[in-house]
Amino acid sequence: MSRWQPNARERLAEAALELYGERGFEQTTVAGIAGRAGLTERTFFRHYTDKREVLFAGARDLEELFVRAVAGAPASAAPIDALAAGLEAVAEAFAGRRAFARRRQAVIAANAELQERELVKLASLAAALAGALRGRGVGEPAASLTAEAGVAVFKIGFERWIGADEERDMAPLLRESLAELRAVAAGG
Amino acid sequence: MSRWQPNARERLAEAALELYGERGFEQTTVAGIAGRAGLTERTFFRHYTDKREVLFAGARDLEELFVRAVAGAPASAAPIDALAAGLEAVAEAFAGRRAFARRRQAVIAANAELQERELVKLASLAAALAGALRGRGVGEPAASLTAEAGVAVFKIGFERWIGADEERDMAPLLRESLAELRAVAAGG
DNA sequence: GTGTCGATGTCAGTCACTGACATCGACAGT
DNA sequence: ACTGTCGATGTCAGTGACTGACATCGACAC
Repeated sequence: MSRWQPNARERLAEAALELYGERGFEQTTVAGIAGRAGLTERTFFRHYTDKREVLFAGARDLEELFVRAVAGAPASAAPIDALAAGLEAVAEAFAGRRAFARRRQAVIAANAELQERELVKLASLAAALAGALRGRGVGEPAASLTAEAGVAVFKIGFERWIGADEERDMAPLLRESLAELRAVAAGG
Repeated sequence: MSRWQPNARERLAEAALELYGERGFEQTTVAGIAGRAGLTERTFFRHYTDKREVLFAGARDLEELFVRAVAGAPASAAPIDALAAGLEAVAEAFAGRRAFARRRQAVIAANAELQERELVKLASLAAALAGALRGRGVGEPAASLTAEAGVAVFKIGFERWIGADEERDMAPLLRESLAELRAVAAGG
């Protein structure tokens, strides 16, 4: 039998989300998070580089998934269609996680430092998408513009999904947002 | 005669820029900045909310200037032309400050935390510009898209200005960047 | 001459984050 | 079974960003 309870990392993330939600981000101490997870403060910092990052660990997975789907789209697909493929993959990954996403987004919305970190993650996502598009042979500035647009579509679709009825899936919301972008770009 | 030397705020900003440049942002302590300015750490935090903000105090002025110029453009001007008026005002405000801007940008480029803060300031600028455009009667999402585009143009033009010969003025560089954006948007 | 005010100083405290070193089950090799 | 390594965690002692409470003392108004 193991010396430690398993899933320390996940326990820390859950404890952090709970406490940030109950008391707010600033009123929560890292020692408090670690305590609730049955660990010490030092161990928290072995799993997460700082107090904010515990909410953004999933961003790396999302980025990889999104990028892989864009890169793996048929070679014949136009940039915007490769982007659409990425958005489909993202929607799939969020299936069944709306309650969690809502809790997390409410916490972020309540604190400026967390919003700051979210901007960084979105910028990182845009850069990664632009790289994937360039890897498909898309030139600049089209790659970067498409990537930025993709992030914008994701943001808007995500917000709508968070606010939607329990029944709405994310995929159609992302498709609608992408369609709106196309309309605007076409001079709507 | 006054009890204190004047311009405490400016002395702190200059001392911070010097030290961030000499030793790097992380290797610099707030006590060190305050000491070089002939003040105490506590006084630093009365003038700037945190160690990063001392480099971004000018961002508020820039935002106000930009917004005022956009809002004050002729009512007949199209959104993109109001934006162009704002860019002209910005270029004027930077005249003669390239050496300072270079020093500052080099410091920011060397540290991730400072880049994070810069993203926040640019997001704030975009939001303010979108508000100014809506005040001109521009609807959504055109206002937000125009504002985001304006920030992008500013960023690119600013980078080119930083890297340009001493003789290049900022205004023509911003005009060129805006022209490129128009070309891309037109389907170039 | 007196009183208020504002910018600064002083001091004590909290907490995010780090480095160095100790602990002890798991597991591999023998 | 015996032993040595390893990896996740704990322990402890810092450093430094940031805050609250209170003191100081020129300037300025009355």
